Amino acid sequence: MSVVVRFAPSPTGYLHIGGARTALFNWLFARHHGGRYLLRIEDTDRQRSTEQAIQAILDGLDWLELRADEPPVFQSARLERHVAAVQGLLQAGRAYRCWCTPEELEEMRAAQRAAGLPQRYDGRWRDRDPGTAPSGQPPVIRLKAPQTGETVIHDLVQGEVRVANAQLDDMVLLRSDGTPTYMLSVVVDDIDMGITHVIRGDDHLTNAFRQLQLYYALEATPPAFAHIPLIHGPDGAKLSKRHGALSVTEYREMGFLPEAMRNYLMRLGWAHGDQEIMSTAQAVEWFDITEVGRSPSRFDMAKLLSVNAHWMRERSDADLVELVRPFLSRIGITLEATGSTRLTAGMAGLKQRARTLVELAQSAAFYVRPRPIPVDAKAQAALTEEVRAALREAAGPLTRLATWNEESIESACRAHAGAMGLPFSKLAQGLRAALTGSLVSPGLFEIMRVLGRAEVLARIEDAAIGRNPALQ
RNA sequence: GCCCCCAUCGUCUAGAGGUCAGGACAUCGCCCUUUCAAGGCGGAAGCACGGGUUCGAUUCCCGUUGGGGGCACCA
Repeated sequence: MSVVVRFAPSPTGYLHIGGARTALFNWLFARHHGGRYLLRIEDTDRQRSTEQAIQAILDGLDWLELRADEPPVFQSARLERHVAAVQGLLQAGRAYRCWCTPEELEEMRAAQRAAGLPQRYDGRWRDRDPGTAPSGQPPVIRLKAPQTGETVIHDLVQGEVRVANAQLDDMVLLRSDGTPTYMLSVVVDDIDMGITHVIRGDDHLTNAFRQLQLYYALEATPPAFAHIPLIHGPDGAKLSKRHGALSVTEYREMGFLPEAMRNYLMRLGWAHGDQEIMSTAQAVEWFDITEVGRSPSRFDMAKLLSVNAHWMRERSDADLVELVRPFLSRIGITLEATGSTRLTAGMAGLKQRARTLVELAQSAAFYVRPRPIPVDAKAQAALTEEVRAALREAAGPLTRLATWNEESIESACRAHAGAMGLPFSKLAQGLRAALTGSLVSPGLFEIMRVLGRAEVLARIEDAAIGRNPALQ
């Protein structure tokens, strides 16, 4: 039997980290088994579902490169099918009409609460004569669920989980307004889509019991279930807005790479021995849903940053130049031909110093900014009169260099420091300040090679005569 | 309240009835060094608690505690 899985978000908000990992596990599972990975938008709650949310989810999946193998199924479009399934259950005697009003149900629950009993529908219309129904009031339709025995799930992650049927009540399948409930829709859709494995957050674990009963009532073969633990915030509480950015597209804006995001997410709850860094291809090869752990994990930004730093270094220099472009333009820098060339040449030194594309853009800016470049306070402070004097005198030896490479530049600079009676480190920091406007940068001689002699001499002169504007 | 799930360094995790309980991130120190990184080397840091089972449990069982999830005419 070939594997068919689905990711089924409800479009009531953006795609968050937890949903993204659920999608990733579904995707990995499908790829590993050579199966299909589908997307179903559970938009039956028209009140809360929005077009923007659908788009946000699609964008998020797109960015993470977890696109579905087929066009998405919209649950709202399948309403007739859902209603028909309920009618079938009614005719088969596996469902019944219930005329309880919301007030009546609330009363019942209040009484149960007061008596310390579990709050469940007591099945009062289960065997009652429909002839006694109040007129002019539309009923809901409930599943005639088994009242004895137990329902057992053989979950791929949670193992065997069982619950007494007495704990479960007769759930509503069709509301009094004639619309199907989530429980019903999910099951009917999963059956119709031929879903073989339902992989989702373990907040659905207790739902699975009721859904299983529905599969039996519909005489359908239930899928295998795999309920994966949720992701919590750093404080151990459920992930929420106060934990900061949650939408996956916000991580894109923070300069994370999709392969890094996938790598980080797949390691939450799943491990392949000691392997921390895994390419997506390796993960596809190794992924095994039954190896997923059962305990929840916390989201850790520091680890994400570290994983991202790794995958940035794996990217080619040319790739990174394109990736950083929008982040540069965000800080007001447009990348022209000269800038591109410099960035490509200097990327090797830049990329091992940045953990995100945002950081990369910040550290790359000096290569691209037009003269005179801004100089921050600390760099200003390094440009003492003594250092400036040495910078003024540096033009000569640098101009006389026959070849402009890191080796020749280095020996010229060291010789110059000696000639000026200045510790090399002081001259180096002065040059760094003059060339980058900062005291933190890639290697000095790499910078000089990349900038080229003319630009280097010009920037040195700017600094020597104090032409650079202060930064901020 | 009822039902279900979970529990190894701060975090993500590996692990097996007998291991010096391993790795990664973070953290601390040293090396490298023109700054910052990267890299290398090293340190500190963990089996929640109480009972069993067993020659021996962190590992298996039960309980406690703590966390999480679910108990709708939401999804």
